[in-house]
Amino acid sequence: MRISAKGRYGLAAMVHLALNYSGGNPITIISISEKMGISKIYLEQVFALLKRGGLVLSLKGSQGGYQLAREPKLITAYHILSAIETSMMEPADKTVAETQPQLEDALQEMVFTNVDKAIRDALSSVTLADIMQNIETKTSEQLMYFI
Amino acid sequence: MRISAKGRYGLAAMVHLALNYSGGNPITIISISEKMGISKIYLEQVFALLKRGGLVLSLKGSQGGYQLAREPKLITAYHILSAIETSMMEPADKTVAETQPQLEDALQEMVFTNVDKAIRDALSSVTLADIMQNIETKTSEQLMYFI
DNA sequence: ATATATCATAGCGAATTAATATGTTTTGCA
DNA sequence: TGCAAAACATATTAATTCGCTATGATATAT
Repeated sequence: MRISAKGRYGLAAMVHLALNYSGGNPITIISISEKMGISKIYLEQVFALLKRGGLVLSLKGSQGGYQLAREPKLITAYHILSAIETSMMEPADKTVAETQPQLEDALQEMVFTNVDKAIRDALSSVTLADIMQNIETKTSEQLMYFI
Repeated sequence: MRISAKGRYGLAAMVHLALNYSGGNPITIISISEKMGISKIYLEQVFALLKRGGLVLSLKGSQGGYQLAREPKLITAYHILSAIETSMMEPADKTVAETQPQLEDALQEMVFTNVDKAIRDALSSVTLADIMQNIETKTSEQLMYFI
């Protein structure tokens, strides 16, 4: 699957929020954009999608920012990417050979819906909590290296 | 995963060749393009990719055409789509947050490589023989309906 | 009030994709 | 032997998507 820049930024940004989830106070877009080294204006668009998808809460105005809408273990990579990506799954109405509905249906059943399900399952099995844990493991390994 | 028009045409065209595999004689692009109701010129480009991928044999000149390079049960949807699609899998070098290599690595490990493997497995599990069988089942069911 | 933030929408340039166009070779066959 | 039918090759155009920028409006803590 081709994951767009928006999708990758969204995943990374959500991990940032997750790492601050226990803190309770909102995180600003600009702080995340600086940490990630990408444009603030572009990240705003990503967060608009995340909000529309119900994955983050926002507080406007001074001292405002974003936080996760629920705990990290209840947010999967599938939730995030399907809120952001326009065409993660194959549109069911795409036609291959209109004149041969049987061939059309066979490909739909055996290829397109199967691969979509595989993607959905793979992405649904990874939560923000899992990713956080992976990062924490790496970090502690890195500390060990210095000792 | 987004499957391109070329990819869908390629799958359908390969099924056509598979349905004629036992016949032994080559099938022309124009006959397939007419059956599928799409441009002959466009299909030619698809077949160029299929040939480059070693999936079909070609015979030039009058009475020429294409045939499968091996039996239908040895050709999978993965073979076909990876011969055609330019970016089916996520390029490993795409950067998310250069400044945070641990986050970068965690996403790569837990999301990108996982979903790529899921796609590869799903597509590899479907052969042209499987698709043919599905179509034949549909056809016989349709016949039953008329009796 | 004002600074700081989210929020909304429009626009643009580059890249990709879908499809045409125009030929050139190769080969069976009348 | 020449003609028709096919693959093969490459260039071009049109449409769409993508990555990103620009501009401004709205809300809110201090």
